[in-house]
Amino acid sequence: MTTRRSPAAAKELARSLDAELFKALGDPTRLHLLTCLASCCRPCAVGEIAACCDVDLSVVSRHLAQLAKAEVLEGKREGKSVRYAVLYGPLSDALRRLSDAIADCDPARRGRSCRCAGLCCKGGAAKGGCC
Amino acid sequence: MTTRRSPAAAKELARSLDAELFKALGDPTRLHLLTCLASCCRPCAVGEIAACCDVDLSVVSRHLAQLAKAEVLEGKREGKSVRYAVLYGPLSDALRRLSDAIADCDPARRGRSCRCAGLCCKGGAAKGGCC
DNA sequence: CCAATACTTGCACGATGGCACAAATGACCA
DNA sequence: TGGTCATTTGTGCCATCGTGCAAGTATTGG
Repeated sequence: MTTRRSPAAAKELARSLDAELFKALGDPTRLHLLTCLASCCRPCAVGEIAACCDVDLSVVSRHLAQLAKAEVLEGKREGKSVRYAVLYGPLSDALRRLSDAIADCDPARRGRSCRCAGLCCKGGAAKGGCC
Repeated sequence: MTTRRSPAAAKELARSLDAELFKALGDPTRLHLLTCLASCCRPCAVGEIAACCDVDLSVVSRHLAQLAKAEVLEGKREGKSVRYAVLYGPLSDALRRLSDAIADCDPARRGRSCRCAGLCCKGGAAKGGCC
């Protein structure tokens, strides 16, 4: 069915946009921890990861927990230590889906599904029309 | 040159990780504004966009400016009004690059460039070795 | 020039976030 | 069972953020 309303693309975009994920990635220290861990080819203990930045170990622990909660990392206890690993696959896939969802919303790319060129937009973004 | 150290993938990842972008996307209200605008097939004025959420117009104005600063949106004055549009291409591309960079860091996928399996990692993530 | 419309900026306030330090917990070993 | 190592959790401090309201600025039309 070829409707003029906002297509599935917009809904898929809304689904893909996870504020918690972005919030987790929105801190320089956390990004640094993530790159540290990603440049490593194995899961690392909290203490090891903490050694790559200046903040307190307790802070690193909290940052890692937050990244794990956002499903960027995965933590697993191994004896006395807890090893964190990057969830490469899920993270990469989530971002890929988001990238695709944004591209799919681009009128320039999905011209066939929306040619309104603003003509169908009578009430602005709020009214729930195509626009 | 086949080195055992952290390959270009990690550096590319660090380059792709932009805290400002994530910070801009890390707020539910801003995400809502973004999806509102994305479900529209044309640039929208601030007032129009503001109609799709409950916060004050001034707040929306600030949010849109922040998204524009993060290069998620682009604002252009047209007469009395300012129209904001999603920068679909750049945003999609940035996320795509990031997705790829993460996938490239995955030891499981780039097995050829890093088979250390932890054996080369003597000092943890901090020492700047492969790990 | 003045008024109206559309938006931005200044300001104050409460909420949240990042941080260090200290104390508590969990796991292992003698 | 104590003691030690590794990590988490409690607490307080300061900075930043999101918000509403009020005032300011930009653009257009009379």
